[in-house]
Amino acid sequence: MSPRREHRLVFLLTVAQRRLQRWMAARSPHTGVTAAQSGLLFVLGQRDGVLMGEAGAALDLGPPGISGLVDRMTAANLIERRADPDDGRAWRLWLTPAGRAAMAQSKAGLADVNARLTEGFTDAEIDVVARWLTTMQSRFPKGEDE
Amino acid sequence: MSPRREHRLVFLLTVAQRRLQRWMAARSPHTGVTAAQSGLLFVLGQRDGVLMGEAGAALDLGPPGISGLVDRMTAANLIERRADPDDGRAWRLWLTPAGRAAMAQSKAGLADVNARLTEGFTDAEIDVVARWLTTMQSRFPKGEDE
DNA sequence: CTTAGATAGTTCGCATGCGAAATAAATTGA
DNA sequence: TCAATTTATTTCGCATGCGAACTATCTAAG
Repeated sequence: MSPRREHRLVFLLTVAQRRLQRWMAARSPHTGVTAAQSGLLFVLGQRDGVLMGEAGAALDLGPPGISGLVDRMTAANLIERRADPDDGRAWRLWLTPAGRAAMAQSKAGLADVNARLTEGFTDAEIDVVARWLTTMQSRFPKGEDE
Repeated sequence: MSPRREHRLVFLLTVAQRRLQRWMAARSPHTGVTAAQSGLLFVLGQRDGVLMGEAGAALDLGPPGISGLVDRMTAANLIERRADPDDGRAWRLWLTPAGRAAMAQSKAGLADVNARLTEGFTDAEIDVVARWLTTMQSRFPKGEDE
């Protein structure tokens, strides 16, 4: 229970995420699809035509976060913004054919990442990790807090 | 062992890190010290006068990463760059008095974060998490790899 | 001694994503 | 109906950090 070890947890978490992100970006130099982008592709793969805000919520991104992500992916011709017919403020996001193809590739890439993420750990251990990561969302909430 | 769960690990890791970073930044609005900055403060607290490259290695940052971090922290008057007397290419980093104070505050902040990071988990569970995070560094290496 | 390489940092352009403020459209209330 | 508020998204300035290319210095080899 040395405090040293917990300090290290903060650091380890940061580094692990950075490594993963770099890795995923490096694995798709052709398509140029990054980790964040494949997240949105994934969301659209399951719910094509979601509102930007819904996509943001699914990815835990605030308005500026999605807005920028959508900008870049639109520029890359992976997705399309189409006005919501019922709400003049809102936009719905749709996969382009290229986006649909990129999504399929992304899924394949994720399979490899998945293997690396769990290799050498038992299901029970992975459950602990998943629980720890999940719990962090309530421990470090977005809004205000004591 | 549903693939769904592992997909979620990637996402959970990303979100957890983002939440933690946001949280730490929000907790020091006064000093403006961020998570990354407190990392460097910490390194200098233990080894004042390190080379930039050494600091980068300690924080798992590449040359551009430290260079920028040092720029911002120098501008914030937290650290100083001083030429290495023996090597005209190299710079050594030193805490300013303000930096030393900020480091002390950072440590206090980390105590709170530590508590939140481990609350509700046994030592054995935290060990699993730490091992998983550590292992990721070899699973997703920086350089080239198959 | 001089040149070829290695090494330490910097710079550039980029992706990511935040907080705060702005814009615009929808909704609610008097 | 029409102002006040809420909601969806954008924009701005910022911090973080990468890869690639550059600069400057140091080291090694002939």
